[in-house]
Amino acid sequence: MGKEKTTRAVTILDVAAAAEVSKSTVSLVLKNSPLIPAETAERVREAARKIGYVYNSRAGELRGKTSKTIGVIVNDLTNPFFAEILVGVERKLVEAGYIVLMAHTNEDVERQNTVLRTMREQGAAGLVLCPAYGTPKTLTKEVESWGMPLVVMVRTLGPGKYDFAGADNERGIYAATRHLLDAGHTRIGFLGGRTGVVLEQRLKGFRAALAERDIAFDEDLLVAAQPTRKGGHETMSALLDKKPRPTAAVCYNDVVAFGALSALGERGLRAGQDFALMGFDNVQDAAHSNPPLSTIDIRPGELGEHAAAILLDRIQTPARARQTYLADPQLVLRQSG
Amino acid sequence: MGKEKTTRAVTILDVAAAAEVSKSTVSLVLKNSPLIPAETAERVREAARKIGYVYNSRAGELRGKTSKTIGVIVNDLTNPFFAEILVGVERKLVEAGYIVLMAHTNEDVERQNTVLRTMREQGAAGLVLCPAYGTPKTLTKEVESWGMPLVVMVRTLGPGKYDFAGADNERGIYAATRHLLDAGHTRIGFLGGRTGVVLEQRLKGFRAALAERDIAFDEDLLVAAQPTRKGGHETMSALLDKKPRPTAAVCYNDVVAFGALSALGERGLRAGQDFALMGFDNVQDAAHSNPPLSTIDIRPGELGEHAAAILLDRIQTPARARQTYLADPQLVLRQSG
DNA sequence: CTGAAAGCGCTTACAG
DNA sequence: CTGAAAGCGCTTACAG
Repeated sequence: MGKEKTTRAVTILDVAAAAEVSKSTVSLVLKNSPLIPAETAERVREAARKIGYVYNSRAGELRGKTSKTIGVIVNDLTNPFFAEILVGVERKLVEAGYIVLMAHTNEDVERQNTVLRTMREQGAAGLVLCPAYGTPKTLTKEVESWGMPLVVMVRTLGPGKYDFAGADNERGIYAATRHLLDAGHTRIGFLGGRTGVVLEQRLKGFRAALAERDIAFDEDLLVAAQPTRKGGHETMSALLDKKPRPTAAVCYNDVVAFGALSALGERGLRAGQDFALMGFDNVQDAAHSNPPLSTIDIRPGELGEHAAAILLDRIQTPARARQTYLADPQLVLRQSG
Repeated sequence: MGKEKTTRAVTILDVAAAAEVSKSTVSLVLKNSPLIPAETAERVREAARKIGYVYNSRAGELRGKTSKTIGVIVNDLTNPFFAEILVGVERKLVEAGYIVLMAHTNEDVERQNTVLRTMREQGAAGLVLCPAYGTPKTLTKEVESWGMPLVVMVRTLGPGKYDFAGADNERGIYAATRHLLDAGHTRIGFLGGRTGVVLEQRLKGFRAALAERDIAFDEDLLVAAQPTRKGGHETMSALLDKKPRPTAAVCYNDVVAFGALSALGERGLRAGQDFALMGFDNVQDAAHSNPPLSTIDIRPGELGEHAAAILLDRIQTPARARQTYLADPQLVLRQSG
């Protein structure tokens, strides 16, 4: 109904007038305060409905110095791993009554700084950040100095004290490599990844498994590339040209593995019979790739939920001890290796 | 520096005192008003920096009745198509100085209503919505009655007057089908999709292409399922059991096609040689699937950017005529068909 | 070019 | 149980 002029908004004052109470009473009703008798509350609610009142959270939050928005910053939504994480974070946050201010950095530190500032100005109640490559380790301290709760996701940011949610990368890749080793492979490639702590951790697991079996680590079988399908394709193509040809590979992540599957197919090879391939992450797609991918399950969605839960905890209890969630990597065997 | 008590925030009043000007001057400087001489402005900025001032957009926006946040609501980030769209929307919006309030509905209309309300209360300047299945057609009118600019994405919401960004589904699938027909296929399946306008439009294109070649539409070759990899796997498996066995299929979208590729591989069949398969969307993954997918390119990222651009237009010029962006579908041939 | 004043829409003690 | 009052941090005419 009502062709309203854009000028004047309907406020609690109008509701108060309509319900014949004071505006404080209206405010109390809106917060379901037990101070207000049910009858009065109902009358107020009815009046609000009738005149088309909508709560203005900005005003409320400004006055109350609270905030129901949380910034979440991711770097590569094009990788289903991060998309699944984001979904997990968002779900948990919305359940808790928050709303997410989301930004995509595309691995650009500049852009990350921009959105970080914007979110601060917007008065976000906290931040969930998967730092872009090249983020200075000092960022956690800086955000802390803002008085803003922060949980870092997936990529650690040095040894400082901050909340973190990620995966046990070393142990995960160790398990994947170990699986390949147990199957009798000895010339095993490592595909994809170019930089960052996560790569270091995964490589460490790779080397550890090899060392345990007294297999020399062959630099030549470590082929670096962007952690994308394209990178996976390139690295697998390169790997297949090595002599003698490796018989297996562990990939930096699932997306790299998908690209590798493509390169294999291109040469008429099929993972699982002609070559053994392991991914990492267990994104949903892994169950239906061609062939289905054997991988390390770190449950990305859950990871996101944990990150959100940690942040929520910190917001409620600022003094609480630092929390860390490390997804326990599980080997899931499908057909690729 | 400065161990600040959480209690009192640094405001423009403090900046004003530090720079020895009035608070209006500070406000003007912050907006880069030409009214303020460069020297004064510099002094103010310096003071702000020194005392660690950070702008409070909520206060500013409340007072100025403006907003720099835009709600974007998507339904399935697990599908790279939507992830790529979101990235496009976000990029465009951030470039324009906005920040995105993001929500994931997971095709749940209830949840969509919740976030819609929250975004309204948060005072979003506008909305980009990819409606969940089952969204009432009246939603566009309702949002309009809120005075909130809205652009609907991907799935139309009836014939009403609203801004829209999507793709020419009918023409796209027509082209895909046509391609298969030209290659000599006559028993062609249609895989995946269960409900919604997009499916209707795509099916229409499918039938049109068939009709043009006087090929009877065979209900039996239309196999419905969720538009997911899993759905693709199921439907392709089912299709391969039909007698006589179809030789080609067009999929509801790429994700379905990926699942179909998996099912094909499972039976020792390879798309492109043993079976011709067409996707739809051309998500990035399509270039490196196994084998690379022939598909219809509707440039998801661009679609998102257009949606954002339309919204920005509408915000600037509320009275402007309704705009529609329909991605022009391009056939891209890779190896699957 | 700069200052004093009013006000955005709400919340929160504080009286009564 | 309800009302009057102050104030969150900013912006915007309006004087001067």
